[in-house]
Order: sequence, then C-alpha cells, then structure tokens
Amino acid sequence: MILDVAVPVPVDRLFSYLPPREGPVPDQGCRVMVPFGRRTVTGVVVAAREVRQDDPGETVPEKGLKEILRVLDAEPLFGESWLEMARWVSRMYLTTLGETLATMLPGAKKAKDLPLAGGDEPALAPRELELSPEQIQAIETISRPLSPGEESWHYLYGITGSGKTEVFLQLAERALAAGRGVIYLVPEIALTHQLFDHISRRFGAVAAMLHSGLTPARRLGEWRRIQRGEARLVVGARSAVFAPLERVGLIIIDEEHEGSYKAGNAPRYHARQVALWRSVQDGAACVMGSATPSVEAWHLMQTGRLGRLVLSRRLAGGALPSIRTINIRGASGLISPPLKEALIETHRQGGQSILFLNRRGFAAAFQCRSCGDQAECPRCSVPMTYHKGQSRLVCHYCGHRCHPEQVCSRCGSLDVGYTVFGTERIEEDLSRELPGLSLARVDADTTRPKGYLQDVLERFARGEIDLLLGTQMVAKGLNFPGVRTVGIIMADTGLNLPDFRAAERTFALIVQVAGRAGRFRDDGQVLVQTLRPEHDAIGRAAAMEVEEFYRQELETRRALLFPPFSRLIRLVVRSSRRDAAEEASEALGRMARSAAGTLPGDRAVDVLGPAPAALERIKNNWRYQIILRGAGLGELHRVCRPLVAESGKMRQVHLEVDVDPVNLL
DNA sequence: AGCACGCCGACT
DNA sequence: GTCGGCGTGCTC
Repeated sequence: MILDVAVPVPVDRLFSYLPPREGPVPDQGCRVMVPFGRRTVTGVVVAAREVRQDDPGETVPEKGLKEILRVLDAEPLFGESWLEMARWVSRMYLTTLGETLATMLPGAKKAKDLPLAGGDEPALAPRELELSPEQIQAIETISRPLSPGEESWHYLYGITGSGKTEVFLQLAERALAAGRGVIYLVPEIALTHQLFDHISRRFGAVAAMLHSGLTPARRLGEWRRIQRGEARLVVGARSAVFAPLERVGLIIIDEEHEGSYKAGNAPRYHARQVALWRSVQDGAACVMGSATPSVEAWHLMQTGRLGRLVLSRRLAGGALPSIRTINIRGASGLISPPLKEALIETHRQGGQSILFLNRRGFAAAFQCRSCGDQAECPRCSVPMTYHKGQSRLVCHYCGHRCHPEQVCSRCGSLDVGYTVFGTERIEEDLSRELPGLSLARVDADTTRPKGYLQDVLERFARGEIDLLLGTQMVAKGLNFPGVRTVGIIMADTGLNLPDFRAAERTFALIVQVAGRAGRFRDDGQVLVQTLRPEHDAIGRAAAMEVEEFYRQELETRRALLFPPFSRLIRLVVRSSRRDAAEEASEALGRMARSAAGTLPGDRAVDVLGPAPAALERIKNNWRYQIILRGAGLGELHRVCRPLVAESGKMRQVHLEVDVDPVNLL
C-alpha cells in the first residue's frame, strides 16, 4: 500500500509514503506527519494505491519509500467532491495542491467546541415579518427549483436598509428545510460575529461559524460539526466558502463588492469565484448582495448570467439622504465652510455626524492643486506615480515614463506637485474650529489600547460623542440612528491610486458612506468634499446616477480591455536585490511575450510591463510586475504556467501569481 | 518553502 | 588556522 501525500511546499507534485509502522492506514482526506528531507511536515493523504507486484518500488527504485510518522486524523477531513474543489482551486490559482490544502483546511490537531453565542436552544419559529413585495419576489425567484446543470446565480441589489438580510435568512431557512447546507459569507471577521449571534438566536445549533480568526482547535471543532451534519448553516469570512458541507443548497455573498473576498496570499482565491463554481457543482443557488455591486457583477447582470433582483426602498422608512459635493480646490483648510456649518447646525439640532477620511490613495500622485487634474498614462488611463528620486512620472501598468509638467496642461496653473497630508492635522483643525463638539477619532493604525474602538463606538451610539472622525471602518456595517450628517473629507484620494478600479472603488465608497446618514430619519445629509467634482465617480455618486456610472465605467473598461472585458493574471517578481528583481522580471516578460506569440490570433494574450509595482518596495523587497491580459483563463494559464516553473529556478527572486487580481498595488 | 552541503572573508 | 557568509539543490 502506497499513500500519495500533498505536502505544503511549492513543488508541484505529490510525494509517496508507506503507511505508518503501527496503527491503522490513514484514509484519503486525513492529515499526516511525514519525514520530508531533513524535517517533518504535515501533509494530506490524497490517494491510496496498492503496490503492483510486477514493478515494485517503481516510484523510487533505489531507496524505497519512507513511512508516515503519525496520523493526525482518525476520520478524513473531506470527501471526494471537496477534494475536487481543492484541485480546482489549485489549478485555477496556480498554487500546488499541498499549499492549497494547507489554507483550505483547519490546522489544529484536536478539536474544541465553540460555545454557542445564542445558546443551543431549539430554533425559534420564524418571525412574522411583513415582507415587501420585492422581498417576496426575490425569495420566490431564488428558491425556484433547478433543472440539473442549471446555474442559479442572483444579485440582490438594494440600498442600505432595504432588507437584504431578511431575504437571505428566509432563503437559508428554505434551503435548510429542504435538507441542504447553506454558506453565508460576509466580508469581515467582525461582521461574522454579529451575524452569527443573530443567526444562532434564530436558527439555534444548526449554525456554525468558520473563519481564520478562530483558534485552530475551534476551527476544527466547527469543521467536524459541519461534517457530521450537526451544523448546516455556516457563517463566515471568505475561507468559509470551503466549509465541508455535503450538499450545499445556497451560498450567500453579502457585500459582494468587498475586496476582502480575494485572498492576499497564495492560493489567491476569490471567494466569489469559488462560490460560483461550487454552486454549479452542488446545484446550489448563489446569491450576492450589495448597494454597490462590483463592475464585474453589474456586467454579469446586464448579460443575464446573474439574475438581478432589486430592493428599492428602505424598510425603516428613512428617506435617502441629500448628497452635495463641495469643491475644495484651492481651499486652505480641509474643513470647508459649508461642511463646518453643517456640523455645527447638526449639533445644534441634537444630531450626530460622521466624518470620513479616506486614508488610502496618498501614494505620491502628481496633481494640479488648482484644478485637481492628474497626470495619467496615455496608454493605460491610469494615474501616473511620481518618483521623487528621478523626478519622473511612471506608469505602474506598462512602465511608460515621462517628465512631469511644470504647468498644468488643463488650467495653466503653476501650482502642480504631489501632496500628502496627515490625519492628526484634521483632528486638530476640527477641535480648533468646532470647540463645542465632542470628537473622537478611530482609525486602524493609531496604536490604541484594545477595546478602545468598541468603547468609542458604544459612546457614539449612546450619543456621548457628537462627531466621529474615522477611516474605512466607519464606512460599513455600523448603524447609528442619531446620525444626520456624514462628511467625506476628500472623496477623490482613491482616484489617485494607479489601479483601473480606482473609479469603481471611489464610487462605491461614497454611496456606502452616504448610506450611514439618516437611516432612520428623513433629514440625512451627505457632504462630499473633493478636488474633482466633475469626475464621474464623484459626480454620479453625488447625483445618485447609479446606472449612468456603471454604463460609463463599463464603456471605459471595454475600450481599455480591462475586466470584465478581459481576464488578468498579475505577476509580481520580488527580491531583496533590486537588480535581481528587475532582471528576473525582464526575463519572465520576454518568456511571456514569446509564449503569447505562439497562441493563435483570436486567443491573444497581452503582456503589460514589466514595470515597477506601484508599491515598489515592501519590507525591503523590490517589486516588479507583469500583467498578462487575455480573453479567457485557458490561454492565460498556458502562458503563465511555464513562467511559474521558470521562476522556481531563479535565484534570489520570488514570484507572486495573482489570477483575477483585485489589488494592483 | 526549509534545510543542508559547499566553497571564500574576519576573528579567537 | 577556524566561524560563518548565503548560493544551489533536493525533498517520497
């Protein structure tokens, strides 16, 4: 008997072992400790086969095979169809099966039970909630029985507070009643806990929680509960898409547009992509929801692959807030007079305010301080990045370089350059200019004691704080009934990022932030400060011209051949030595071009770059990137695979492969 | 990825 | 004369 073991190393093959000297032979799906070179590693048994007598020791003739040292699981962690998913992820994202399994599986040796937040009392009867006709229609459409092989992909498109969650929960209820499993994905671990509490109160012990923040033992405990069929409703962040459910009937992806569904290290899978694949395998429905769908999802809705279901009104009755843009070109401070006035007025009337500061996008962008115009690459329509050392503008997509203009080409102003400003300064400005307001700042990178954030949010909810100044984290998920006014300090900062999704993200951000205002009142207002009020992402968001924004953005993507009109694979060559990274990226770029050249014309793959990555140096590693662009993944994989193999032979450099990249920095 | 084996500089 | 740099080669 020979066991083929997937080992978590970047070597794309399995390694064969003999069963352990003592004890039972591990089944496929069990983790084992094996001798590997001079060390011991944990691998996973993916196949067992009999030794054939006619060619004994055929695999390793001279030395024979080593024995498995220890079996970690008495019972397999997965079955054949789950392994098929792992194989698919491994092929799709160009990562070895061993590494893929290592991220998909829980890592603990022994399981520990997760105490249920809501207690394990029997499930409560469904609440007699009055559903809107749109909600009812959505539920009926999505739970329609499927014919074999039919895709059942849906999008619940609705503003904040329109009742998406209730639709998801009722769909989950139906799937559970039909004996199927449910996966409910949310973008963040923090949201997982909130949702899990809610769901366990309503559904009891069939709920499980799965995310990377659990201790390994608890993760394994939840994994086993799911495997045994005790838990069939799995709530979690992106890795929960790998939950070991037998027959998945429904996969929910809440806040579909969130970038956190894409894994940041190998295998760099996209939970949405895995969910769609899994839904087809299992004959499950896949339902996504957001008030700001990704441009890809919007396109899929338009082409009919994703069924679009609209929830158009707020259930709590709060009217949509009014949104206005404030042009702050040439302004001296960061709090414009109209914003200041709105904050004072809100406070005077007993309401609360949130100020949102977009911390991202302070990469050195070269911009006219008078009109906000920004240098763009003529070939990529992506902002150029200013390199101080050489006084050049560089496109981080294609490598194009040029000298910065001394005079703004649009308005003639001499006041051009790159700008950075700090968060503390805004806090100072605010406390100086608004002395009567109690103010709190929350951002991830201020080193504050644990529980500080929670404490501030609770005080804000109780109305003890008038004005909350924060980053991304105040933009989502939090609902404070007392909030009347929401301000965005500088809405265009994200547009400066050298990423073709900059406009999409900026648009989504404004709409999401605006959703925080006046959820339970009719006088909500949003003030959007910007240097570029004329930019589509800002103007359309402010005017709530959603359809127009997507239409225009899709036109741009089509013209420039970016997703969803192409697929991309991003390669980042990383090295502590700059010359090594640059040389290796050039060699790989040449290989990619010659491999792309052999493809038939209609299967063309473009090779963009190499160019320095936007974040050119991270942790003392120099980074160069190559972007492969093609019509489909088949040919992109064909071009990419030999590059991965080649990079393995290169000294001192590391290659990161990102299929369907979300982040291009 | 580790981890060792293997050949060239500053130290007790 | 040794300790140690990290280049390269393999792992059932």
